[in-house]
Amino acid sequence: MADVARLAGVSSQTVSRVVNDQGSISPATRQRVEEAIRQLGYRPNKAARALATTRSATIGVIGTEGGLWGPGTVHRSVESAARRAGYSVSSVSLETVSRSELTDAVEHLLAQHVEGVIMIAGFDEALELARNQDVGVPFVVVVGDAATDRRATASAQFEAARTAVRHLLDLGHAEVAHVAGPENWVEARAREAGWRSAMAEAGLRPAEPVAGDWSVASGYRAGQRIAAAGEATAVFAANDEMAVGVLRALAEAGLRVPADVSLVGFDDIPLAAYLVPPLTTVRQDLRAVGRRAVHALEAAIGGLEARAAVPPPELVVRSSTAPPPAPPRRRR
Amino acid sequence: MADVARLAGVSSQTVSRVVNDQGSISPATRQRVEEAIRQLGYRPNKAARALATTRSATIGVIGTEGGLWGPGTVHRSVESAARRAGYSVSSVSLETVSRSELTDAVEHLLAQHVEGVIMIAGFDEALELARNQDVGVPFVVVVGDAATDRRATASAQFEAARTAVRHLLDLGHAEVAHVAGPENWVEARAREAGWRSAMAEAGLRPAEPVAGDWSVASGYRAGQRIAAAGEATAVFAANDEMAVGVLRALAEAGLRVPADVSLVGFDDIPLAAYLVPPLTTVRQDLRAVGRRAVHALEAAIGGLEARAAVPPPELVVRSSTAPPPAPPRRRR
DNA sequence: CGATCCGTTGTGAGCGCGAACATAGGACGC
DNA sequence: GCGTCCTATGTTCGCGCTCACAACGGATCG
Repeated sequence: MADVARLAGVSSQTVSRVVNDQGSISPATRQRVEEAIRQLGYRPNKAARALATTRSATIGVIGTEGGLWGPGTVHRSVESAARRAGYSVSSVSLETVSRSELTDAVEHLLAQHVEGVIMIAGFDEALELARNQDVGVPFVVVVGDAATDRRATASAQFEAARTAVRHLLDLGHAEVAHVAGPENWVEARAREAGWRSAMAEAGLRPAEPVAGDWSVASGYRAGQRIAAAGEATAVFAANDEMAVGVLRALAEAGLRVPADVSLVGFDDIPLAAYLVPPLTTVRQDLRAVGRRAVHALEAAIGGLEARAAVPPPELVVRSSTAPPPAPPRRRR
Repeated sequence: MADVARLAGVSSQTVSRVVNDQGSISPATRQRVEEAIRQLGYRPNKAARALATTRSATIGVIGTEGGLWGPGTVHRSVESAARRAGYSVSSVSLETVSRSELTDAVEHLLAQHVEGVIMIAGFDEALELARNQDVGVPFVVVVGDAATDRRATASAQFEAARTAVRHLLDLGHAEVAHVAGPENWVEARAREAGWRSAMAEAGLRPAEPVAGDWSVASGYRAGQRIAAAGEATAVFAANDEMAVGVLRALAEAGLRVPADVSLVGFDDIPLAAYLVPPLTTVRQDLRAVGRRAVHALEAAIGGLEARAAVPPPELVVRSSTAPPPAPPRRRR
C-alpha cells in the first residue's frame, strides 16, 4: 500500500480511501491511485483490514458430509449468495452430526472471527445452540424454508407434506405409510406432522411411521418393512433418496409402482424425474433457501429484521402415483 | 492477550508461547497461563496472527454448483481433510464453469491471501491456469484420482473405464455405446479413451460416443439416441447420473436392462445400488481423492513432493449387466 | 474582507500478534 | 570461583491497514 501511495504521490490513507470508496477524492487523484494499483498489482491484505476494523467480512458455514442432495445444494447456494453479498465463506463439513463435532466446528469458525454462522442441518442440537445464543455471533440454522433461529416451525414444509398426502388420499388411497426422517430434525417432524394431519383430516388413523435417516439404504429397509406388512397402498417418503430405496424394495417384493403402490418423495432431486417411474415429489427451491439464509444472517449481523421470502414447496405430480388397485390387496 | 498476560502475571509473549506451544515454558507458568486463558475465554485472533506471520493458514477451495454427487463429495472431504491439517477453508462455488467465473473466484481467494487453492473440477481452463502458474500460490486441480497440476493424465480412470468395458465385452457384447462427459474435462476424456482402448483391443470399431454434460438429463437424451439407433447391446456411461438417464430412456424404448441392453456407470453414487436394476458401476473412493488433494497442496505449499496414494477405482458388478440377448436384435 | 465551511489530503496511533533480540538466573565445567 | 551455557522470560518492533483527527486551500457569506 505504501508502494502504491509513493507511486501515486499520495499518502497511504488516500489509497485506502480509493480502495474502500469512501470519503471524497478528486477524480484526478483517484485515477492516479487506481493506475498505481494496477501497475503494481496491489491487492489489499484482508488480514490487516480485519485487524484494523475488527470486522472479518467472513461468515462461517457448517454443512454435513452426508452426501445428500438437499444440504449440498443449499450449502453451495449459500456460498454464492454470501460472496455476492461481499462476504468470504469459511466452510466446515461435519463428518457426523454430533454435539461435540458441532461445537468444535463452531469453535473453529469463531477462532476466525466470523461475523455469523449458517448451519445447514436443522437438528435439535443446532437449534439449541442457536437459542441459547452460546455462539456469540448471529447463528442461523437452515430448517427447510424457515431459515431462522427462533420459531423454527418449518410450517411450509408441513403444508407441503399435507398437500402431498392429500394428493394420495384424493386418488383414493386410505393406507398411506410414511417413511420419516430422523426425529431430531425439524424438517422430518414437520413432514411427518403434515402426513398425520392430512390423514387425520380424512378420518384415517395412520400406522406408525417407519423411521429412516434420510439415506437411500434406510429407505430401502423401510420399504421392505412396508412391503412385508402389506397394508399400505401408498408411501410418502420424507425425502427423495429414501423414496428411491422404497422403490427398490417394492420392486423386489413384486409390487409395481404405481399400479400396486403409489409413492411420493420430497425435494425433487435431479434424478427424481428420471426414475422408472418418474417420481411424484415435492419440489423445493433450495437455492432460494440458501439465499434466504444469507439474507437472514446479514440482517442479524446488521441488527436488522429483513426477511427474504422463499417460494413455498410445490407438489410435482409425475408417474409414481395412481389410484389404488381396485381389488383390495390381501386381508380384505 | 494482554489481559491474559496480566491475569497470569506474565508478559504477552509468554502467553503467545503457551498458545503456540513453542519455546520453553516452565510447567508452573504454563498452567497459570492456561488457567487465565480459560477464565477469560481468550481466543487468539487469527487476523492478527496472519498479519504478524504473513501466513493465513487458510486454503481456498473452488467447487461447482452443478449438484453432482462426485464433486460435492470431494468438496466436503477436502474441507474436513484441510481442517484436520490445521487449515481453514475458504470456499467458493462456481455457478457456471467459465473462465471468467474461474478467474473471479481465484481473485476472491487470493484477496484473502490463501496459501493454496484446490480446484474441484478438472476441465481444461482450470488446468491451463494451473500450468501457467498465473495464480501465484500452489494450485491443485482435482482430476479424478490424479490430483496434481502437471501430468494430469488420470490414468487410473482410463484403466478403470477399460476394465468396465472389458467386463461388458467378456459378457459377449460387441456393440458397446459410450455416453461421454464434456470433452473439456480430463476425466471425461480418460474414460472415453478407456472405452476406445478396450474396444480396439477386442478388435471392435466403436461408433462415435454420445456427448453428455454429466447431467441426468443429458444421459436421458443420449439414451434416447442410442435406443433409436438400435445398435448397441450395452452402454457405458461416463458417470452414474447419466446412466440413470440412460436407464430411463431405455425403459421408455421398451428395452429391458440387462436382458436387452446392459448398462455400466461410473462413480457409484449412493443411489446406484438401489436402482432397479442395481447399477454395475465403477466405484471411486472420492473421500480419499479429497484427502489426497489436500496432501498434495500441503506438499506444494511446503515445497515438498509428498504423494498420498488413492486406491484405484474398482468395478462393482451388480445387476445391470448380463450377456447380450441371444437372438441378435434388429439388423443381424 | 474576515469568518465560516466544505472538499481534499495528510498525520499519528493502534488493531493483536509473533519474530528477533535482550536479559536474568541458575547449573556446570575446569 | 569465574566464565559458559542453557532455561525461562521480557522488550521492542512492525506486519498492513483504518480510525480519529488535523490541516490546508478555496468558495461562500454576511
